[in-house]
Amino acid sequence: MAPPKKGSLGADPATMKDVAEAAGVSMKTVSRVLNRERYVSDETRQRVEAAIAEFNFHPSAAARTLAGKRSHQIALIYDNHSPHYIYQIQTGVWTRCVEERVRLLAQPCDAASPDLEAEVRALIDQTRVDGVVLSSPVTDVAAVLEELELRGVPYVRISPGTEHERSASVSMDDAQAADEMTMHLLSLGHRRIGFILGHPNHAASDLRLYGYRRALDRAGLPFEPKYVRPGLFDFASGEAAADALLDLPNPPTAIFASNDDMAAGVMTVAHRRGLSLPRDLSITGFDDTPLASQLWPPLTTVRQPTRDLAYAAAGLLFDAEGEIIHRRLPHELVLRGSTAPPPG
Amino acid sequence: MAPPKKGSLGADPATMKDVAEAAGVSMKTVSRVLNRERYVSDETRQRVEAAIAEFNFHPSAAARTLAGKRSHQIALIYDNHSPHYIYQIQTGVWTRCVEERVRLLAQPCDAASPDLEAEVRALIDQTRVDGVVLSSPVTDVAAVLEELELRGVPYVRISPGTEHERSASVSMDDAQAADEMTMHLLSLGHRRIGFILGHPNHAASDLRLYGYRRALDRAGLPFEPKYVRPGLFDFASGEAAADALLDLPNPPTAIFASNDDMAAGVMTVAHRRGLSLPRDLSITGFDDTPLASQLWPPLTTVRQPTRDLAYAAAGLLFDAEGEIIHRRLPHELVLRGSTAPPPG
DNA sequence: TTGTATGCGTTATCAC
DNA sequence: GTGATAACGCATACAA
Repeated sequence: MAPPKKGSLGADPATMKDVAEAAGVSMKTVSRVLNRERYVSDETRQRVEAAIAEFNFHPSAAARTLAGKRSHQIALIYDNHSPHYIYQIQTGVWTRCVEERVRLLAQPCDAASPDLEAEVRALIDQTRVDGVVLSSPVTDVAAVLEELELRGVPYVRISPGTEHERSASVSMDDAQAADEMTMHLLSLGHRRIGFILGHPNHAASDLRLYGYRRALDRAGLPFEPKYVRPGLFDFASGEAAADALLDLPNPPTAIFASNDDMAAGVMTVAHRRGLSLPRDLSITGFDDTPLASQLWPPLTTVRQPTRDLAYAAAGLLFDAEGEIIHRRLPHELVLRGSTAPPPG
Repeated sequence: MAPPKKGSLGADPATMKDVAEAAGVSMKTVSRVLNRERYVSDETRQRVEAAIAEFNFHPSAAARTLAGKRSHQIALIYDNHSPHYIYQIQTGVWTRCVEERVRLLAQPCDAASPDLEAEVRALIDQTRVDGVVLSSPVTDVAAVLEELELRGVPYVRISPGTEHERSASVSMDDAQAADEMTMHLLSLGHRRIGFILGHPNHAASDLRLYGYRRALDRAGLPFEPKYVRPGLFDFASGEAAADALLDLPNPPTAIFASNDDMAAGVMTVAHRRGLSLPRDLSITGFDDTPLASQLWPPLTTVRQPTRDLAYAAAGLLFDAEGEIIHRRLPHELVLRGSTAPPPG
């Protein structure tokens, strides 16, 4: 019985050698076609491409990595917090990787772990990734940045909170977005605006608070710490903060939560207290979680360009050639039913 | 100037050869220690481990893949639908991979794409993954299963909807869960129970409907098609279905949505219509989205063991050695504030 | 329990 | 434009 044909049922996959022989060229030429190098005549290229298709040939990633300078892989390192955020980030980066014919290694981690630096190093040494995309809050772990620089691995940060000049990065203007949202509430007539902070280890949390204060300042209103409550970007902390704010002697007429999981918590507390929305209370957030934005009344939010940020970040890795470029992408205020002028 | 020390700043990573020389053994022995093979004396092992630590040595994945029979990588193939579902699945599989010291290649895809089979084949040929975990609905794409079998790649399916005997799999009992939930509503006294179907390309959708019908049958109640509405597992389809159900001449006193994004849509419609929950309407779902479950009133849901399923699936890949094993994991009914006896 | 020789399937280097 | 040959860093098979 003849051995099974290469590349067909039950056989080992075809190798470059098979393709080269079939096309009547050397392996190097096949390699050239595969890697889209110059100096291949059109006619040769077509013969090779036909042979590749015929054998259904897919080059071994391992062999390419071992022999070459590139691994055709990049890694996305992220901490586990909001599934939606991660989903957007993964999707954005992945989309760009497909365009670039590069594989994506998803690397969840704990940004607070003391071993993180070692994990990153193991990742680099084992896989020889061509680059790394860091998402917040891993963007601000100095030991990780150091390790990447030491090993000479190009990296891009998404929404870094510190040392902005240290690497290429993409971001949105959190302060400006919070400023605009606060302005929106002010323009409706609100004068007591509650603010719920984001998770303390996310740089965006500070920026959003800053934007809130800046808008108040510009409007000539005093900043009152009692209207600012801590939060953790989750539903429960939104509930707790809302209860605290609404229990104040002179409660706010609007609450601005730093993300919309927390804003959903605020809405829930409002329902529980029998408040009519948005007549009795205006609520706004940032859209980490599309579901929350759809609730009744639809939440007024800052639409974050998370997916686009991730796509752009991967793009910088491929295009920027080590140049330190910063890209800022636009956000969008989505004004919906959850805000209205203050009562009375 | 002396060349930088191997394994230190700015240098190439150390190789097995460096480690072997430092430990005074052959490369083969280092390899044995790395792969936890037997027949290494304790003393030798310790010397080697010390050298590995000293050089901070991490073996090249590419070289291991090329030389060996294993790639120490598995792939997770999933279609992009619910971020939460994907998150749970990824986390579960990833946790098991870490235990097994294996890398995870996350492979999003479009289950409806005609090229899917080719993508899977390219993945296999290029990466030589040691195994594949399929999550619904890719579990039911026959061409993909065929390709995996042809190439001899072990695979495990999470919640497959078809050909259950074809491969190892893990699942929960969707029909039983829906049955129990329907029973809960029946036991509260409901006799007109609306049902919102899941996405038609998910096998669980049929099973949940089946469970609903089975419970009605057992209770001696007729199945009335007008109380069953289509859905797509998202908020908007839940809203639409709720509106249709509540517009019926004899509207249901309870609505059972096939997931809780849709249940959140139902809640929103109820609020919009001025219904008091759960007095005027009882609502239940399946917890695809933790946020929805937290809404006020807290949603009564089936807690799905998604993460555990994923963990178990990866486990089968590593432990089952090709045996076709089916594992069924328990669900849990979480009874909360969104249900009550029917009005009147 | 340990070591030696060979090859995995590509890319890099240099020659033509 | 194209080809020959030597790496790449490890696991395998077999020998000791």
